Amino acid sequence: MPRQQAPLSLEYILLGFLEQKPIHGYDLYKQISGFEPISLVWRVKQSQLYALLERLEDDGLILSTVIPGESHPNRNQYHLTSIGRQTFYAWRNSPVQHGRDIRMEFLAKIYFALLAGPETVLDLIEEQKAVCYEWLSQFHNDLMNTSENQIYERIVFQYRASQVQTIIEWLESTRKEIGNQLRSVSAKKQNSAKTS
Amino acid sequence: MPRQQAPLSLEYILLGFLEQKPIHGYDLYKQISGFEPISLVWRVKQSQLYALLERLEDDGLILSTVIPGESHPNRNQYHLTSIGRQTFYAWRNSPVQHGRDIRMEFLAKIYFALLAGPETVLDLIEEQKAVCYEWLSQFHNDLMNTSENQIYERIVFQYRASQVQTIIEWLESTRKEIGNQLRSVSAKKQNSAKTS
DNA sequence: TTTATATACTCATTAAATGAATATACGGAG
DNA sequence: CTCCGTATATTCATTTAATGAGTATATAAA
Repeated sequence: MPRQQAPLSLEYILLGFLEQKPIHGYDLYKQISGFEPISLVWRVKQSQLYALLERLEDDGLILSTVIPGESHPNRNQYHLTSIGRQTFYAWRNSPVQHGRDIRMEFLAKIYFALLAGPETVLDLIEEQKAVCYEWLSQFHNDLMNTSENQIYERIVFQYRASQVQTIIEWLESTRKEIGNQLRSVSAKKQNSAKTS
Repeated sequence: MPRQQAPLSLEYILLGFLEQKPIHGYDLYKQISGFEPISLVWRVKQSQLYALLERLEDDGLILSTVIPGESHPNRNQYHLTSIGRQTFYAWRNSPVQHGRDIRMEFLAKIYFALLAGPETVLDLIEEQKAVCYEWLSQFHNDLMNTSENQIYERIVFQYRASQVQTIIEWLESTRKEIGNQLRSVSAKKQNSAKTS
């Protein structure tokens, strides 16, 4: 059998943009590869984007409507199905299960969680932190089961433990910053409510 | 044009094993996926391994000799060419240029550097640390050029800076441990030289 | 009028990854 | 002594993904 179908992950980013409003491939490409800061963590070629859209449609997560062009070529406008919407929310609200997926996939989740509001981000961060603590104790466990003379193994496990430890600290500091903003915004609201 | 040929990286691991002694695919697979701790950072399927060997041969880095089987099936024994050997040493002794390559590729380099001896590891670590400091100042720069209200950008850059910072600390602590071992070994040598 | 650029997508080609298949020898059970 | 599973050693067909280039129309500019 062939290269196994990777269990999606970055296609969800497309769902995330479609969740905001229906859009066609060309505009979606301009948005993603242009001004949107998601381009800090994910870059896609135009032809790849069209292929991904097709796959999402095959999976029933999005649907296309042809918009005939008068002053422009025909457009293939995509919008989420209700399954697509549920699938996206489930993805956005759940932590990643491997350290290697923090770099792109988790940062992408954060991107959309921020759009959804501070509470969504805070929930996501808490859940991810819990998973990270599991990783951390696993790596500490690995280290304990490694003898002094297994130099390479120790180096690898120390690397992993230190990276996860840092991710946890970063999550915590991000949580605090978001929390502070939340409080300062609500304080301002209170303030303007009083003075008005 | 097609998916571009990735500029090698983990194929070098195969070169590293061939550098130790000529070997055929089946034994190589058993070694890599079995007892060798390199399996902590890289796993390969048997069929993939054969494909990689073929590619390395096409690239002129290894050569195969058919060893006819009397008490076993025919073997395709591979050995390094002199270009292959040079290519491997150059790879092993040079740092990686992207943070995402620390996790597997740099750890693989460390594996072979350890086999070559403590001095090789120490050199590699120093070079990698220098590169990491460049990354770090780049990320700090990114952060400085990001305004307070670009929340997402700040989160991403803080993540990256913290990860690199931790890699530097891990490199430093690894360097110390290797250095200590070197000194304790040479101390023992001196000691046994005295007492003998 | 020609020419370049923006719009919007489609396609052919290639690389990589994988499970399964192939083929031979060997050791032990019945 | 034969049958059958396991170890040895490699090859193959299939699928998916990724990419540069190609197509086609409209609009703006020279």
